[in-house]
Amino acid sequence: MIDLSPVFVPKAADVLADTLREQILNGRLGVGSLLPNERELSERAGLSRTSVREALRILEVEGLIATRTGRNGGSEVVRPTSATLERSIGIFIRGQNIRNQSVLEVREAIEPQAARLAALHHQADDWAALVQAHDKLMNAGEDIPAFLQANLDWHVSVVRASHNELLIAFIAAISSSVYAATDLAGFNSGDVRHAVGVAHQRVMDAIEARNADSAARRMGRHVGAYVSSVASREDVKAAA
Amino acid sequence: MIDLSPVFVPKAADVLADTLREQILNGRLGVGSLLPNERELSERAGLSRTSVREALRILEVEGLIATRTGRNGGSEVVRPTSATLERSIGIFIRGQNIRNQSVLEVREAIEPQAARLAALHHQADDWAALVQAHDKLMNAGEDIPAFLQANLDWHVSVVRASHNELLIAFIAAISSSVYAATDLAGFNSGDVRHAVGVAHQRVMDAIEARNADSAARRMGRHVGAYVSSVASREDVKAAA
DNA sequence: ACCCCCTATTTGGTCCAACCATTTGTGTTT
DNA sequence: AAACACAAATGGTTGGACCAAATAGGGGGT
Repeated sequence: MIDLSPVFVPKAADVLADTLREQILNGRLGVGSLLPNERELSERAGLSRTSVREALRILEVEGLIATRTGRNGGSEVVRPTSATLERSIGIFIRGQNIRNQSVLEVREAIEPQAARLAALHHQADDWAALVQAHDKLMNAGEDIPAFLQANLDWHVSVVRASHNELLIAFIAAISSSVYAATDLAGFNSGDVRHAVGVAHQRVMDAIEARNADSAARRMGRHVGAYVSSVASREDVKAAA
Repeated sequence: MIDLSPVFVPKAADVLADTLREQILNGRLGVGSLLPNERELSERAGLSRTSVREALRILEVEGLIATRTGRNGGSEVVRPTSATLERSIGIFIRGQNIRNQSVLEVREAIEPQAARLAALHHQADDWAALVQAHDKLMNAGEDIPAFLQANLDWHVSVVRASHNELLIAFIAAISSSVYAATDLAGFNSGDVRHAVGVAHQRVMDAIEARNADSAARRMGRHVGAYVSSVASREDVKAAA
């Protein structure tokens, strides 16, 4: 008896997609270049146009190409955006029923490091965005949704200032989840909102002074405080 | 003149994919359920089978369904795996030419938090995996590739012990990048390898004692040391 | 010469109908 | 009872036709 592992039958579209993807990722097909049109690809690959289209659709979902109709249309190689990654992370979070607690734990990991890097790498425009978000938060008054939006913007601004694309994408992806799960009641108290403002100010001071360790520590305490306050309120709800 | 913003023309397959995706994610179509076969979907949606297949292919790429051929085949709703997320992150890293430095910065963010959570949440089997990876590392001797593999396994084991699926997926996704970019020469020295073993032991002690702060601090120092050693070697290379 | 509009052309989007490939149920033979 | 052969169900692939959108290029009006 010959040894035969189960035959792996790749689908035509997958093979073509793999080929094109590799050429895109290794730079053989640079960002901005146009793929041949579908009829030509079909001919060159020896596949039906249907299969070619399936391959292109795969690459489109992966965020590697963008397709336009019409004359001079076609499939253009694009740089994968964080939006694609965010979608993917969002699907993972929803599909795996990731607990909100876990998402917050990721924030606790990312944001202090982001603050550290922001202190080291922030530029003038990063700082301006940070100040603007901070002002909005301080001026939100009793408008809780505006306060929360400004809060979200501030945190995202800090991460942007880190100039680390991966951290930015991660935070962008999970912040929508965080926001959706935010319990507005936790911010009904003016004291709580004031404390947030003070904490932000302290982090910003450290970032402005380019004191990386201090920025990381202060952000760590700020996020940690938020997480434990959420946890304790969850406990109350669970007990009720 | 009436005001008409550019008409947005959704593609048929996208609409169907959106519909199905929403039903999957909100639990209306639970994991394990079988979608109607393509011909029936086609009939019920009022679309051609081609469009239906394109929609299914989208969901497949997103990791939401798995398709089998043959009698009793069809498209089954599956839980999105971290593998899908890893693919997506990998494409992002390669496509955006994310610098290795940035990836290491993410490690610096994730691993201390993972060590903290591991101290709090690890179970017997997590600990066993950790010990096993540690033993392999200590017994690697002069076999540098084996040492690096065991090192990778150890770090992944720590993150797994955190029981945070998002952290696990993130680390799994970036560790392949990290490994690919690891400069083997950095581990030629027996002293360096010995230091790694000692550092791991210290982290493990803290995890075993369920001392979260200590575990986080020790892991932070360990990863930080690695990152700065890589950075200094990069500097040497750049200067040469 | 310039501008505007129409039209032809190019390109992706959709549909249809048929057939192929794979898997599995089922009945028949041994 | 086991092995085999056939039938049925399902996704995979194809070719061809036509629709829809975008635009280049030409023709007429000013």
